[in-house]
Amino acid sequence: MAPAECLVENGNAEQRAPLGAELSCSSCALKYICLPARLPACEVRILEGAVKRGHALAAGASLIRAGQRMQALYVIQSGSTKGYRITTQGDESVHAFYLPGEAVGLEAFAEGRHVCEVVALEPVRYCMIPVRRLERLLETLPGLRREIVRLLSQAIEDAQSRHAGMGCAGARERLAGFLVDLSRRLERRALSPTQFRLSMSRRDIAHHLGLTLETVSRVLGAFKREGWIEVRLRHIKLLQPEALASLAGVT
Amino acid sequence: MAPAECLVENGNAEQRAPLGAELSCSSCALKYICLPARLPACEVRILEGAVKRGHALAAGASLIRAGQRMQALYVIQSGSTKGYRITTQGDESVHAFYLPGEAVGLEAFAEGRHVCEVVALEPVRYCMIPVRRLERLLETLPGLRREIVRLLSQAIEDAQSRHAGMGCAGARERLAGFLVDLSRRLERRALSPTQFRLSMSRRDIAHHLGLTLETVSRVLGAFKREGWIEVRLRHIKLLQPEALASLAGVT
DNA sequence: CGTAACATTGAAGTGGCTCAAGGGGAGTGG
DNA sequence: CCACTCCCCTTGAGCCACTTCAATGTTACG
Repeated sequence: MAPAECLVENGNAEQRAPLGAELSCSSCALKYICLPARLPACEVRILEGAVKRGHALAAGASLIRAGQRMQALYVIQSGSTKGYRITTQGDESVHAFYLPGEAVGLEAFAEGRHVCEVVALEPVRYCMIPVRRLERLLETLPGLRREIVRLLSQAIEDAQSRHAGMGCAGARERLAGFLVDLSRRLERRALSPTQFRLSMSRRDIAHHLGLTLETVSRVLGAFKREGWIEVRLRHIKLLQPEALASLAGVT
Repeated sequence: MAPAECLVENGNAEQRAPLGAELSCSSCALKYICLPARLPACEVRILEGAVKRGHALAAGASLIRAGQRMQALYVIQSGSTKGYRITTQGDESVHAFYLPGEAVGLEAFAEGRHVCEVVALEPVRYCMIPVRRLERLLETLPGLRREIVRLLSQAIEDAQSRHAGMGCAGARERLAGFLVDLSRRLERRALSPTQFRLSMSRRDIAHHLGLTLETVSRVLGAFKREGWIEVRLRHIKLLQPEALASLAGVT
């Protein structure tokens, strides 16, 4: 029999039966990272009733398609995704990689419609909160209100600092920044900040940083030769994170 | 006696007495563009009570400084500003130019503290809504709630599309995109979309697009030679907006 | 085992950067 | 009103980092 992920390989964000691992946000491994982390306990209990858990996506399947009406706010539970749009020249511009606990699709509130694509880079599980339901909850839950505003605002700030990084920095600086950022986000999730698997291809990284995949490959090779990292395909180990951080200009 | 603007030349966003031009949002020239545009009349009336109008800023003066606590949401009433941060290499990365009716400082909700600088590019008048007051209004006004979320979400989308533009496009494409974007935003404000004054320097444009000021100057020169625009210093006239739009990859 | 996607590496080309010099405008003070 | 100055803008020449093009190696997966 085919594994569960194959059922959704057609690229649609199909709804699946709950896997039974987490029955509530309170029992979820991400409770200190995810949306409920900054919410008062009473609001978490109410929010839980609106969350649809246990959806799954195979590697390469779409979570969000451009043009689609916004139906829900998605939160990655495991695995990772990339968000991108197709430029007029036909190549994709990757604006973000989403890790467990991160909200996806925040930019769709503006028009009620998604403008970018989001696809799974590996098998993904995710939760969703229907927008209608979310908007109704915002009426009564002040903590959730603050938290959503905080998330949105944070996304703006992140986008701005990425803009700053693309402005002047060279390929080495950009790649160092990318690795350090990824490392720190993994650390916050209690994963090793120095040794991890890159779920995205060199091409994805390149399109995220405004470079070509060859340059990404070369710079990674250079970092390796200099003893800053170990790389073998998707597996990476940061040997001198401080060197990378100082190159990226992060404290 | 010194003109009024000189009173605030020290760079602080000092509060000034209302100029008396607009006593309410309903009588403001920006009412169809600004925040109240999408608000029900009843909410506009309530919001008006919270808005502090008629503040002024001289060219070059700061509206927001990095590190400052977020005190209010600012909305430009006349003039224009630039928002930027100083990179670790010491040069500034300009993430946005703000026109009348646009909200400034949305990224500060995340930490309650501003992370970027905003300075006036020319004499500016602006309104402010104190955050405490705004948060209290969000409790009771569903329309305002939706509108703030919309603004935040829109800012994310804008930032993402700017990211896409910086990724692969060359200097000509970026500059064309910049001019077309500016033109359209001016048009929405009932100003000429084909003939306007650039309130920002070549250096500011360069830092916004991730180029050098020499390149900006050269590309503008090239557009002029090709008969696409007329430029003389800060004054610009778009002769073939369609050519620019198609180069920028905008419909 | 074969195929296709991914990754590495090399060599040549080029777009934008750097460095440098010169021309204006706008504002200031005499 | 003029002279002075500072900053902004323009233009040129050379260079470098990244891209482009191309070939080869590697891994995963049916």
